[in-house]
Amino acid sequence: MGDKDFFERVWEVVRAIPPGRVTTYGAIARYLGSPRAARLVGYALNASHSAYPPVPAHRVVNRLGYLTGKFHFPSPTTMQERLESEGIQVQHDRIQHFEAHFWDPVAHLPWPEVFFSRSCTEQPPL
DNA sequence: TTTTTGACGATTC
DNA sequence: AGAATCGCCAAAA
Repeated sequence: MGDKDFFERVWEVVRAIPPGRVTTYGAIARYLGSPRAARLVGYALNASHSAYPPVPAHRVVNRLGYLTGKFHFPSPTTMQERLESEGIQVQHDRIQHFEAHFWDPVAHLPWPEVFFSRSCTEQPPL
């Protein structure tokens, strides 16, 4: 599976977050099999600005629901605006009803080896 | 090759 | 309970 580096895999997971839902740095790290690499997830998102397809980085917050990455967007209010446009309420840099909006890649995504494999049709079985 | 760097999270004080 | 400290680890310098 691994012709993609850690950063690109983070981006893939973030792209899979449904609009109106959010997840955390730590949850993504756990899904990727590196439960201690939460900081790296943030570092990866920092490098996602020019990535294509676009990475909806505003849907990633810290484990308490705070918008800790807001200063890395075009404007400090961009992150909140994007979340609110998806129906998520934010007050004082914190997501309201965080539990209700939380989306856990571990629970909703297929096993990483499957998720990161290319389409079955062009993936010759080893 | 070694050092620096964080958009975290847990642990400790 | 809130603040400070510590470990983490891939990427870039």
